[in-house]
Amino acid sequence: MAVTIREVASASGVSVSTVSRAFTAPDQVQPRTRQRILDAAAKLGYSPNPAARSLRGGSTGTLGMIIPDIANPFFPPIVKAIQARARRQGYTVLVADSDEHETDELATIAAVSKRVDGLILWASTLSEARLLELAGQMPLVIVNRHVPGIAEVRISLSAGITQAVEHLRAYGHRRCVFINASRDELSRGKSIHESFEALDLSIVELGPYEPRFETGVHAATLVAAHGATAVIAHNDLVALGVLHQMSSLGVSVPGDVSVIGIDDTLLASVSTPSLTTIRIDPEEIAAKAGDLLLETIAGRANSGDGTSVVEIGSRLVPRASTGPAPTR
Amino acid sequence: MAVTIREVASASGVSVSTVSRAFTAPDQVQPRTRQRILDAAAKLGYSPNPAARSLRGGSTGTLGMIIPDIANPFFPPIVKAIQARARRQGYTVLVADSDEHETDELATIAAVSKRVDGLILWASTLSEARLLELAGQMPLVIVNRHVPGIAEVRISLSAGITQAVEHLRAYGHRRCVFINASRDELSRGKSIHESFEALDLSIVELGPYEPRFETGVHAATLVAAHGATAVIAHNDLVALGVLHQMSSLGVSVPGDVSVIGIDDTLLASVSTPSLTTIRIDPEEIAAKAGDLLLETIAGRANSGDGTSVVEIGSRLVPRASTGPAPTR
DNA sequence: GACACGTCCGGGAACGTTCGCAAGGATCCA
DNA sequence: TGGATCCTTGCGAACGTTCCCGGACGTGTC
Repeated sequence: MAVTIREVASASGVSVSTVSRAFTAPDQVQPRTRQRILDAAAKLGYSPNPAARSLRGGSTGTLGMIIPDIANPFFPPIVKAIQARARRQGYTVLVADSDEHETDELATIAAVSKRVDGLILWASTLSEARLLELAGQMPLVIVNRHVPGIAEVRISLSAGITQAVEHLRAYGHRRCVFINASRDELSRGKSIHESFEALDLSIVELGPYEPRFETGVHAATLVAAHGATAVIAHNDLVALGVLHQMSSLGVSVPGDVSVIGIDDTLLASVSTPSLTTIRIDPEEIAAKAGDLLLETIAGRANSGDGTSVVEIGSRLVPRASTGPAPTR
Repeated sequence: MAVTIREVASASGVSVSTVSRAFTAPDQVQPRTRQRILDAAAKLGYSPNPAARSLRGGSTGTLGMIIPDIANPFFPPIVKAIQARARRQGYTVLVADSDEHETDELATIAAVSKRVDGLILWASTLSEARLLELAGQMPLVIVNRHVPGIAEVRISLSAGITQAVEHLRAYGHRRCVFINASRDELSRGKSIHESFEALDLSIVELGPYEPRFETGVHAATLVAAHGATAVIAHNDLVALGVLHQMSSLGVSVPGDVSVIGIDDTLLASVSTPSLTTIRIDPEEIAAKAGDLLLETIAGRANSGDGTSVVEIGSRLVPRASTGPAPTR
């Protein structure tokens, strides 16, 4: 059905080897013959069969990426950036989401891993032992997990959080609520407490809850009771819940209460008021995670030690949801 | 490096054929031997090589999906639903976005098409001729395009729009603005005009603009000038732009102006006020497009005529951005 | 003019799997 | 008991490509 290398070979009067070379090692074939081959291939509509190629060559030309939830607006821009980047390098990207469910994740990895040359695994629920096993089988980059010996991309919120706390302090806020909605314990809370201590502000942590809009709605009702004038939410979605509830309660944002999100998703830029948030650049994640994976794949051929850790920074994006603390 | 079928064969004392059958046609091998094979496979950690499988068998076990923009919040839930559905059928899904750019789209299709058994193509910029050519080469389902002879999923907004218009009318609105922000001419405008005429309401169409937040911001300033008390926006994002600007202008929503979006993305449910919008169910799209593609793939084996068109409905989801028209 | 060397090309094995074909044994019915 | 049939299994070709190896030819050097 599909046109094969053999037909191109006979159409251009050369052997299959030469056609293969014309595509994979163009400098090893005489320009004239190469042109003839390329012409014939174009006319016949030939393009190499990736299955055959990867069977013979052992590499698939695809990168895998497993993320917790593709419907979470934080991830699509990252996926998009990684795809664009990978395509420029001749790779395609296979993304799958694990729903943060362990057995699902295992099944997903099994389905994906055989089809890719390497895998970016985001905040896996897998045990350290399993991750190490997996890393032994294929090039692996983990994001937001730390396992000695596995290449890692770490998202550091500390810079953004420091900026956020300074921002609030400059506006005269003295007491703050942090809405914790993450499952793991290390989490975003640690940097926050440190920053607050460093700047001698007072912080109340609520939660942990689920990272949902309703969490923000609920937590918003508790802010006044704690005498706080500012809120830092676990992410933009939760922050929007806060905004929503403040509006219902007739509390002005930022007049009475300032609100800060985390992630700088689309949500932050289109909310009313627009949301001050801590930005994590999706392009940077894509670049660093993608490059790291590519390096790991390449290094695999040589020796493959020297596990590397790269860090992604963050910064505050001030918008309209923060302002001077109310003078009482 | 990886464990092959041959090793499983020798480990369990049978031929490779039998191992192959134990996986692909379990009822053709005696239960006892099958169990022995499965045990050996599990112990060795064997799983079939998809590349070899698809080279020999001609099918890849993956479905392709090309969408305009994965960062558009409309798409991720659809992708998620299709992935979940496909996985249940033993398929993996390869998604790529085309950025609505024709040459990119062509390159993307070329990269994807060889790796999949079939393709769902969303609102392609390709010419009808090219689409037909593509459909001749592989199972194809197009969404929001109509080409005779190609299986098609059509999203119909008419039901939702009718409900929206009735909703506005019941609230006493008499004059409306429609913000057109689509590139193609057929677009969402047609159903809107029809519905308004049918209910004898008056409509002003603005645009066409780009489907962006700023479009809503800009268009919002024109609403009052047209004496309208309600706005229907091209999608939720544009509607949020309207909401944002109304708030800046001190115009109350829904007190002074009612706003309706389209798509029912995450944005609609988390905005303040929450957005009345016309919902298109991502699960339904996934189910119908997925099934249609699977049918097309299967039908391909038999005869493959009888091009089918399936329609996706829509419905109004009333939230807090619509209310009674102001009595002046 | 012989030899070494480099460039360009063809032959053929190999990648891991599926599947058509056929052989062997068991079962069944007459 | 003999033959027909079914179940179970093995053999080997084939899928389309890459890549090692070697051959042919041309160029340069002493």
